[in-house]
Order: sequence, then C-alpha cells, then structure tokens
Amino acid sequence: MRKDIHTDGIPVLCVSCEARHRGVCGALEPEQLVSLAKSSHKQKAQSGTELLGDAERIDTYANVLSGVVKLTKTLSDGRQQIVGLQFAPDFLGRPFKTESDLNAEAATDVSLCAFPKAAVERMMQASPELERRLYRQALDELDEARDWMVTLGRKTAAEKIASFLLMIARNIDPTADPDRDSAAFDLPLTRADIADFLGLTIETVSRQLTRLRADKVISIENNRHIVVPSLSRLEARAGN
Amino acid sequence: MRKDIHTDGIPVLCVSCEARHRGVCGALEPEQLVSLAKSSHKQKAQSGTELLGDAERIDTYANVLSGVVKLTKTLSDGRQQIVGLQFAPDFLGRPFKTESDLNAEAATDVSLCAFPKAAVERMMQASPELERRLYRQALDELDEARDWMVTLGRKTAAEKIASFLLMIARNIDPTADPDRDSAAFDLPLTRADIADFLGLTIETVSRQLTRLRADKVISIENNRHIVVPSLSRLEARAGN
DNA sequence: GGGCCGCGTTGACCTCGATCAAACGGCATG
DNA sequence: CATGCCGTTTGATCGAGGTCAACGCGGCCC
Repeated sequence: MRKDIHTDGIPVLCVSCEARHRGVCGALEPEQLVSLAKSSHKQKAQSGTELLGDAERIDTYANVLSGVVKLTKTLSDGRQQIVGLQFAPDFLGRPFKTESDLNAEAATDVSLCAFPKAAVERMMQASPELERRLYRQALDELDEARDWMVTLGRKTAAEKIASFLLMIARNIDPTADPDRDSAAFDLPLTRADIADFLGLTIETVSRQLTRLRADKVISIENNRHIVVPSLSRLEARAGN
Repeated sequence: MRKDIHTDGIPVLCVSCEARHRGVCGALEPEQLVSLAKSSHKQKAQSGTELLGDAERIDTYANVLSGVVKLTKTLSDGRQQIVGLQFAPDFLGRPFKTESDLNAEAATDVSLCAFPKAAVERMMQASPELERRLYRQALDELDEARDWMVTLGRKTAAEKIASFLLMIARNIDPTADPDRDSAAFDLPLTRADIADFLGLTIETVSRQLTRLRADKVISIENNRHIVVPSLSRLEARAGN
C-alpha cells in the first residue's frame, strides 16, 4: 500500500495515501510526481510550533507525514476552540483563499512535506485526478466537522471524552485492524488541548478521565498513554 | 447578475449564482446547461418535509432556489443538532457517497431544482469548471462549519443567539448591501430549530431573545419578524 | 361558541460543568 | 539538594443553562 517515491533521494508525498483515501499521492502520474517533488521540501516542527497564523498569507501546502496538527480559532478574549485535527496522511491547505482565518499548530512533534502553493495549484489545473482527491478530502473533513458539531452541541462532558478517545483510537494508527476491540495509544494532546477541542475546561477533562479509569473503561499510564481494553464498552459511553 | 436560462420553458439553475460564488450555473457552457436542464425538474416542498433521510440512498442533487433547508443529525436517544443551513443558491448533495449520514429537511417552504445524481456526475467529469465550483462550495461550507464549532463550544447562550441572528441577517437576503447597519427579516426557523442549531433548549432561546428585546438590540413582531436597528450593536454581543 | 393543538413565554428549581484554590509529580535548573 | 515550572489532579463552591410546570395566544375543526 505504501508508495514511497524518491527523486534525487528526496521522499515525495511519501505516505500511505490509500489508507483513508487522503493525501495526494496516487492521483498523479509518476512524471508529475517527480515534477512536484522538485519543488517540495521536508520539514520538521516540534510540538507547539505555529505552522500557520491567523490572518497570515497562505503560501504553502503540506502533507502531514507524522504527528498531529491542530487547527484552532480564537475569540478576541482568548477563548479558544480546536476546529480540526490533521493526522498523517492528511493534506494541509486551503485552496482558493490567500489568507487563513485559523491557526495551525503542531500538537505533537510533526514532520511535513511542504509544497509551494503555486506548484500545487498548477498541478491541480493539470490533473483533474488530483483536484478530485483534494475535493474528497474537503468533503471528508466537512463530514467530520459536522459530526463534531453534534458532540459539541448535544453531548455531555462524559460523552464528549468517550467520543474523543474513540476518535483518537481510530485515527492515531490507520494501519490497525478496524475490527479490533482493544486499543492502546499515546494521547497526542495535552489536557488543555482536549478541553479546547471539546468545549470544556481542563478540570472537567481530568475529572471525566479519572472517572473512566475508576470505572475500568480505560487505564492511564504516565498521564499520556491510554489503554482501552474494550472499544465497544467505550463506545457505549459515547452516546451516539 | 441573474442568469435565467430557459429550455423548453423550464428555468434551469435559475438563480443568481454569482452572489456568493455558489451554485453550479456559470460553470457550464450553454449547451451543457441545456443538456443538464433536460434531466432536471423543479420541486416544491412545504415546511417540515423531509428531503433526504438518514441512511437513505442519495440519488438526486438539487439547487436551493428559495427557502431554507436544514441539515440535521440525531443521536439514538433523540437529541438533535442542526449541522448546516442551506440558503439559495446553495447546492444540496454529497458527491462520492451513495448514502447519507444526515437528514435534510425543509425549514421553510422551499423550491428546488433537482437533478439526477448520475447527470451531475457525468457533467462533473466533463466540466472541470463545474467540479471546481462544487469544490469551492464544499470549502466554504467547511469554513462555516468550523465557525459554528467555535460558537457551539465556546460561546455563551447570549452570544450564540446574537451570532445566529447575525448569520441569518447576512444569509437571508444576499442582495442586501453588505455595509448596511440595520436589517429586518423573518426568522426561517422555529424556536425549537434555533435551539437545535445552537445546542440550547427552546426555553433558553426564548429567554435570550426577550433579553435582547428588553435591551432594545432587536424588536420582534409576530414571534417571527425581527428588526435589528443596529447590526454593529448586535455584533458587539456576538463575542467574536 | 368551545375545545384542541402547535408554538412561544415565563417562573421556580436543580444540576452539570465552570470557577477558584490548593496540592502533587516529573523534570530541568541553579 | 532546594527551587521553580508545567501539566495534571482533586476539592469546594458558584452560576449558567437545563428541567419541569403553568400559562398565553392564534388557528383550526367540530
């Protein structure tokens, strides 16, 4: 499934795009890939780095190769809301707009494959297949955003936490068997980030996590590592 | 601005698409329009009609010609959340998926211009310009969804109501001067719908509306007609 | 007319999650 | 080793918004 295409030793679009029908590889002919590759550069950013500021000009697109990127919006008085999480191999960018209205920040250490905006847009003109791929991702992100609207608007704190853990379990390791009933993973977000994602406070997040632990639905090691013995038992608490 | 193209007397894609860079007209050559027109049919639905059920097969797309369509998601215990509102001239449909995971319902009396899914998808293959138009709308809807996530997750009930009224004022009449400071309109939603949109209860919606009225920020006639003497004063309460 | 229904408002009360405050553990630094 | 910082947990209290209940108003049907 993995398509590591190399040009002059540079790995290009080098993620398993097929996993969730995302990313841009697979949409291009080899010679197009090589052409795009020459304008790309690999990029590392450690946790907390701002990748794109609000009201900043967008001049690059990027493929997330590893790690998690959080998209946030902030009200004038500082209240913050995470409006999206991008996992590998998601594509980071906003076509048809030159200015961003949100912040992109590395939630964990992140590696990216960045392209000049112009190169991607030229390639999009040339390859309807690429444009379609990006269109699909936009629609998938829209579906996800709408699912989260339900969580934000109508679920209790306990249900929000359960839903969040399920979402992470599903996204953090796209190669895992989708039919498995147990999972173990490191949380890519701090309690503060989780709170900003779910529209809660850190205290409530902490309390609900300890409650899930007390009820033996999860176990927690080192504050970050989560073990879920039964995903279905967790799902029963997500309120869907 | 208005492009009413008629074929055999049938008005086709007959809305002013340019208004908000939405809809599909303007993206097609006249002969393509005519071809699509032949497969289309105008459709009226009165308030409350379900246009598309959850888990139903999607076999038509439609352009909203007038009225408002609400997109909802429902949890198993009946809690409901509105995840999108479609105004004229928005396009209603979900490419690349055969099954819906949400409900579409006429919030007001609605008129639609419906197309068979297959016809639109054939046209999309033929016209990259049309696909791009739809891609743009998907990105716009994604931006809107993310804005609402902030509202749902981080704003108070009072701020939610103010934000909602502003959104309606901006969308209900796309021809209005964007720089005006006053507005008057009929609410396209019942109190229950507004509650489902904002993640509140009808009682809270009612209380916050009467509070805005008491503070002379709005006036209300017949429960539905809203007059906003100063949009900027309303905006000051939206908490952005 | 009277009764009913759908929609909206208002009041009294309660609960969930926010707020305020304190303390803990890990880790880096002097 | 003490010190401080950061992320997290836990406890005590408060309040915004939910819940429950009553009532008002207009339209519709008998």
